[in-house]
Order: sequence, then structure tokens, then C-alpha cells
Amino acid sequence: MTAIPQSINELMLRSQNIAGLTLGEIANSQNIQIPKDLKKNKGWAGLLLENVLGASASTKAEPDFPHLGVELKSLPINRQGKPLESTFVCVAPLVGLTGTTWQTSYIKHKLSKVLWVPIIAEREIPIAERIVGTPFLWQPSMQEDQLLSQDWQELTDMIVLGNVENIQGRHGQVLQLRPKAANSQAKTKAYDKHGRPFMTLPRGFYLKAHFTQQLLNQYLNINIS
DNA sequence: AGCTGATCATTG
DNA sequence: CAATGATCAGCT
Repeated sequence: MTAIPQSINELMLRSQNIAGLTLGEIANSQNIQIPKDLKKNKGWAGLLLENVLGASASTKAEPDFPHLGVELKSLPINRQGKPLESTFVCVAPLVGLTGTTWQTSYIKHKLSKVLWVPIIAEREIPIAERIVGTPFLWQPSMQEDQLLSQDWQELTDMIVLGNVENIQGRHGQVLQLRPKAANSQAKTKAYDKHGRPFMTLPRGFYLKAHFTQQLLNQYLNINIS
């Protein structure tokens, strides 16, 4: 386990130092076992990055680097640089939303400063041979914040009005609400249309792949110009 | 081929 | 059960 970075610069230097390395090389340097596949180790790459970059305990409900206000996100991409998956952000609150606005929401705070670490992770590539791309620090632009805000408001309105079970992945332009649970039998409290509590599948906020692709493209453009 | 709903491990 | 880390896999 690497020590906690003391500054953004130190964190960025570290992340730049693992660019180009394979997950196998990083795992070996940390004495971490490499799984054959991620079917039963879905968060493995993310935990590996936390370890090598010196993030604090991943079990807490706070940023990976609390003192820096930075959230760490791995981003699986193909060889062409396109995201392979949507990006999970956080569990979506289904109760206690009275008075919450986008500005005061947990998700806005969580997305305020993100260190993205792309990993070329096509399924055909063995885990150990997957290569870390160029990490980049992102803070939402006004336009991006506006897009996120709109989607968040639409989804939150539906939750508050008791329509959580009518929300599908296709809702939202850049942010979506999808199941986030051990399985489809998991339950958490929500309110129905009549304001009565009932149990439903836990949901999470995810960034759509199209959105994270725009972030990657921005970064590439900065490099070229 | 991309997307959406389902799922896996671990910790407190 | 909730929150951390996400990817799997079937369907369109």
C-alpha cells in the first residue's frame, strides 16, 4: 500500500508514473494477486489503483483522497479509446430528499473533482496484460454541470413523486439511474405515489458512456493543441 | 454493437 | 442493509 499523497501534484505524478504499465506489473509491485477474470472480482482494478496511488480506505462514504477532495475512477476503454461501460457514481437516495437540490446533493459533491484512470480493458485481453492509459483530472465545466443537474432533477423528481419503479436506464442524457444491488431480490425503502413507504430495488447513479467519452475527447484535444 | 437490468466481493 | 469497488450478460 502506497502512502497517502500530500498534494494534487504528488497524486498526479504518481498517476502519470503508472501510465503505460500493465495491471500485472502494478499488481506485482503491490504484491497483489491477479484474478483470471473479473467475474467474481468486478472491483479489482479499481481497488488496485486505490492501492498503488495511496487512496484511503475505500469503505468510507467520502472521497478517495479526502484531504485533496479528489475522487478516483477507473475507466475501462477499448483500444480506440471508447468507454466500454457506464461509470457507477454512487447509490441514489430514495428517501430523505426533502429540501435537497443539485447544489447540495451528494452526487454533485462526489463529481466535483475526479481523477480518471483509463484502462484498456477489452474482455479478450487477459487481466494482467491490460494497460493503464493516461490519467487526467476532471472538474465539470458549467455546461457539464448543467447537463448533470438537469438529469439529476428529472430523476429525483420521479423518485420524490413515488415513480422510482418507472425509471429506466434510458432516462437522462448523461446521468442514469440503474439497479445497484447484490441481486434483484435486494430491497431498500422508498415512497410510493401516496407517500407510503415500500421496499424496492436499490438504485445507483451512473454516468453514461457517451458522457465519459466526451471527457476523454476533451483531454485528447488538450494534448493535441 | 450498445445498452439496460442483474450481479459479484467485501466491509461495517 | 448500505456503501465501497464495478463488470456481466442477455436483449434489442
